[in-house]
Amino acid sequence: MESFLQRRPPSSALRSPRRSSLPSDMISSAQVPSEAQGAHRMESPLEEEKKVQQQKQRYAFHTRSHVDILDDGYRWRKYGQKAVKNNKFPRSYYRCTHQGCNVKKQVQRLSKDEGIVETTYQGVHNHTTEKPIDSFEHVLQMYSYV
DNA sequence: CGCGTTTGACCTGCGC
DNA sequence: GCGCAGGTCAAACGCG
Repeated sequence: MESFLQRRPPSSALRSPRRSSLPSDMISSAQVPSEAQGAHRMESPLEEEKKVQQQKQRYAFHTRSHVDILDDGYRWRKYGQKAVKNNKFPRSYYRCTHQGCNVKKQVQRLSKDEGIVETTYQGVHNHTTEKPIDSFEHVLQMYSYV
């Protein structure tokens, strides 16, 4: 699709503040050394370990529904969408909007079965579900842990 | 006015 | 060593 300049102008200077217009307040923190680390974020070994553990806790759920937005009781904020080569349908990336809750969710529709949606949960919630879900279990076809 | 969604760009890891 | 695929972030816009 010609999604070019559909919403935003093709101005090259429009975007790319990622590294160019880095907030001075952030740099003034002297937290970022002049190292050529590039955009690579330095994370403490502890954080890394935590991340690995979180990644280990990956649960894939196969839900049968035509809507990707399955309200499981948590608030999900979509932070990206990318198309996979194996599947003709794009994959959606969601993140739990909570303080300390770094749970991620990936939703992808199977090209083979449009009615089947594969939801992959990464990590565990720091809080309990505040909303009862009965229809959610209903749509649950099968589950598998990775 | 706040938040969620949308889209493009950019980075990282792995394969060849 | 380079390329590809996948994953993430960040600004802008739209809607409630």
